[in-house]
Amino acid sequence: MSETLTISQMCEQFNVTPRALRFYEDKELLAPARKGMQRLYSARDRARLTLILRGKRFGFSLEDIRQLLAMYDHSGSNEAQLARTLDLAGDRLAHMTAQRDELSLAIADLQIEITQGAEKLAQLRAKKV
Amino acid sequence: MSETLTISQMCEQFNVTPRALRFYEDKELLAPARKGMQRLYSARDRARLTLILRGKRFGFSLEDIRQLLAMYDHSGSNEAQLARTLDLAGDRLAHMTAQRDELSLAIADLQIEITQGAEKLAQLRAKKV
DNA sequence: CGTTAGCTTTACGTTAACGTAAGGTTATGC
DNA sequence: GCATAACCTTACGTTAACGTAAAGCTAACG
Repeated sequence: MSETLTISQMCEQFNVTPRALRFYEDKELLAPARKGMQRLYSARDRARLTLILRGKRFGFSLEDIRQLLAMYDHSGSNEAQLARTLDLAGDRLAHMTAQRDELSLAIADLQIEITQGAEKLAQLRAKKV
Repeated sequence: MSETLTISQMCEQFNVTPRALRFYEDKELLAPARKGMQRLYSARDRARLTLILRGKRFGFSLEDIRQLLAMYDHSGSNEAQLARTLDLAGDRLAHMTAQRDELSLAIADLQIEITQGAEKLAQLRAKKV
């Protein structure tokens, strides 16, 4: 249940590089135990990494994620902290939504351009015959 | 009609910095005329900048845009070049669409998280009373 | 004639998230 | 007793698209 994993086992399970895990540690997102020099990742570390990777999928920066994790740590049932986390998440959601809308516009524009280009190409080819 | 603009006039019209314009020149996306040392931007330069900025909105890199512009230059009515341009544009469209889909997924996920967080917060506040 | 405005060039700095290389230690297998 | 695997640390390199500072030219104004 709470076996500890080596760094390469972690990499395999989460599909990340050792460099990334050490980097996250350097940035204080992870803090695995040590056995001598060797890093040992507990279930808690795995849970944190899951959150880290999820945050990345959401487009959070590592610094954002660090702050969120720190808040999690101190807000098991802390109302203010949870509220702050929700606040940040709301901001992020708004940002992502705006980004998607912009992207949708750009996609529509590009589709129009492509259509026009295709027409022009068809004309060129028609004249050729 | 074909007045030429100074760099600061360009900046005002297109809402970019002088540094950006010089950068684009350095990267061979623009090649304004000179009067002494001073850059003078023609209607053609303006047209190119319009294309550059549009490309950026589409998520093209400057190098991509440079290539596209170069093709435009040599493909007034060149079928092969136009076909190649359309090809690149198609790739880009696919990429952008995939990006938007991913973003949509992330947005949906984040909305769920926020909803759950809000519920938890509500519970905390209820217990407080 | 001095100074301000507007332009110029050169060149180092910035940001994020690692990649990659160099060089060193420890545990294991044969 | 040595080679190999797996781990470690330190530290410089990478990419894109400019930002920013330093230092100098030149035309016009008062």
